[in-house]
Amino acid sequence: MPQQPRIFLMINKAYAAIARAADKKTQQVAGLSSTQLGVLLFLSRRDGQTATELAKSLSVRKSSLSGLIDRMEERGLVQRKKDLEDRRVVRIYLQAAALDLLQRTMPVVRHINRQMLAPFDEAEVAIIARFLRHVAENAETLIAQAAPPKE
Amino acid sequence: MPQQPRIFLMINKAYAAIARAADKKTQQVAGLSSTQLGVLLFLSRRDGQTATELAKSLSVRKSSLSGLIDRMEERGLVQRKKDLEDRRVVRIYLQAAALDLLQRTMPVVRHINRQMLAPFDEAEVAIIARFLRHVAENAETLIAQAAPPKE
DNA sequence: GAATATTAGTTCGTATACGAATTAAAGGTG
DNA sequence: CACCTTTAATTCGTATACGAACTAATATTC
Repeated sequence: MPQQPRIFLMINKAYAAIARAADKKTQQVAGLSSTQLGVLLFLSRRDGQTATELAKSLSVRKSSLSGLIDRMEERGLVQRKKDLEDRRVVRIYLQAAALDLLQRTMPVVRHINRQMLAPFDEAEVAIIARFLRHVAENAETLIAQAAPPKE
Repeated sequence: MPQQPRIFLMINKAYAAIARAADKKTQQVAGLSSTQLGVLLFLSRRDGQTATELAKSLSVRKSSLSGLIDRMEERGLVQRKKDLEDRRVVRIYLQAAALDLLQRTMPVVRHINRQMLAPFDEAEVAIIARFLRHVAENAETLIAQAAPPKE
């Protein structure tokens, strides 16, 4: 991929930088991985989400979420409860310990999100957002269909 | 992170989508993870890079690269050789089996990179690239310094 | 309403990833 | 040239991540 912008690589680099820095920060501030903080943030918007919903929000497979919730449950951050109406469904609820962490970390999260876009004006942010959505929504199709173009 | 664009989340979603789709594709086409393909692509531009150089290119820590190269060496895709001038340094070289895979996968990689940016014109691509570079270069500083803004 | 299919979650084996600690080899510095 | 620091890579323990296989419960279909 020599000549054109190697966009995959650029996304990878940006993601790696942000994920590592965020993990270090959440580890220091709250003793959490950034994914664990993500769980708390999503639950703070709507408590008692199902595993399927949470996995989708976090862009993670359900099989990955299982262990994540296990560890968070051990630490008393969240709690699983069986849904009463559909007994297959497990709902996940915030615990007291998590509320404290959320109080402490949410301002940091907001600040970082703001700073990340600080050098860009409104029109530019719109383009960036459109690009990220395009990739998120179409990556699967684009890549699955890809075959050596000519020949 | 409710009101403003939750940029971290959007990058995360885009990255997850692209990484998963790419991994599936490289698995099918070449039996490789996308990171392993990355190793081959970087070596194809310059063979015999050191572990430190490769890790940096791939946005991965050296400790992560070790196992990666172990597995690729077992499969005969690459080979480690000690540098003669500085005996601490290990250089990594492509093997014959890798050349074949590269032939097969490089057109696919190019095609995907092109498609990912297809809906955007030149000016827009420039903004997107600037944003990704900004994040990659400044994530660490921005996040490390972040503290609850007021209060 | 019994047989079949679908859906929700978990478990399992493996591949990544990290940081911290370790080893080995260079590079200063006095 | 002995000591201290720096650099390159690996190893170790742990946390994620995945897909595939599994279990349990609900839906569908005939």
